[in-house]
Amino acid sequence: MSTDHLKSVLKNHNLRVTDCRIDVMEYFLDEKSALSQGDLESKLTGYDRVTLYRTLNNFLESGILHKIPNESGSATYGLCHDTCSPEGHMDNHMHFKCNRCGQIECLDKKTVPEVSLPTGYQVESVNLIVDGVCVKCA
Amino acid sequence: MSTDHLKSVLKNHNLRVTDCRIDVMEYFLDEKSALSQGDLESKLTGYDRVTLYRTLNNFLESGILHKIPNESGSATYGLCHDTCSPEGHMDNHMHFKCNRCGQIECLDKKTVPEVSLPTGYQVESVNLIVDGVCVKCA
DNA sequence: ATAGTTTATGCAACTTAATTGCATTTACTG
DNA sequence: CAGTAAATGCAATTAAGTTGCATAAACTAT
Ligand SMILES: [Mn+2]
Ligand SMILES: [Mn+2]
Ligand SMILES: [Zn+2]
Ligand SMILES: [Zn+2]
Repeated sequence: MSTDHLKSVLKNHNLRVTDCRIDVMEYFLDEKSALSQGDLESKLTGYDRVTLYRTLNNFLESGILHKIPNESGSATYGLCHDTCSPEGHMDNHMHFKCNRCGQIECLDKKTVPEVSLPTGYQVESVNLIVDGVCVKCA
Repeated sequence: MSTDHLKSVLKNHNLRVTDCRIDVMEYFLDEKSALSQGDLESKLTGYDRVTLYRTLNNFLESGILHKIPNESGSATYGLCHDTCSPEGHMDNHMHFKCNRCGQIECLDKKTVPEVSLPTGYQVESVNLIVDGVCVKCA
């Protein structure tokens, strides 16, 4: 993934091109797993915590990242598909959390099943998280 | 739900009967929705927040409550079925989060579907959270 | 019922994540 | 290259989560 491509992704989402945003995007592309703010702070030590925090929020609002629900305290984020935008997220895939290594990954190939709810409930989005042991830790 | 019954629930889970634990259980039974530690602190003002914190943890380990994954910072908890124990949780139902009122509720009647993962993944548990608009807010 | 033992509670203190304001620097527009 | 809008760094604040320890309460066994 070239830097020029990353720049065009940012521009397509109406975000200015900055070093921090490029580095954060590259980090997400390099890693297979979802990342938390703490992960960014450990890896990208050249940036202030608040800058990383705001980068995550900007990416979230722009549709570059999606937030993954979990049971632990800190939020984790995964890369969105190209089809995501501020208007809504289109990537309805499952997520997997390994109970050994703790990593959370996007199962892009696994779409979440349709759900039907009792009368009166309006469904807007569905999140499905599988816990278990990942391939590497098995 | 009588207080005597609540006491027997505590004893069945090898927990001592205390005012705080009774009050917390009653609160969960009165509310239809899942609750966070902040909810307990607002409602049960007579107890220290550390005591409420430890009560939630004890109930979690004992199988009286289960933790519900979410995207916000603070954890939320729901009442377990009688079949849950420290050895494992047996209530594999969906959860619903209303984007209007923010409440999270257990859909006890809706069991999560079976999922099949790529080769090498070991599935231990599945969480399914539906976001949308609840009956009251529709 | 009571003494002895175990557990729960309250309080203080600490860690960490999340969040905001503001001055300064940087990126974009023309 | 100048002007404008946005991003960054730093300081400071809020809130959740967590632990240690002394005291109070719950249980157990006389
Ligand atoms: Mn994902
Ligand atoms: Mn539930
Ligand atoms: Zn693993
Ligand atoms: Zn609602």
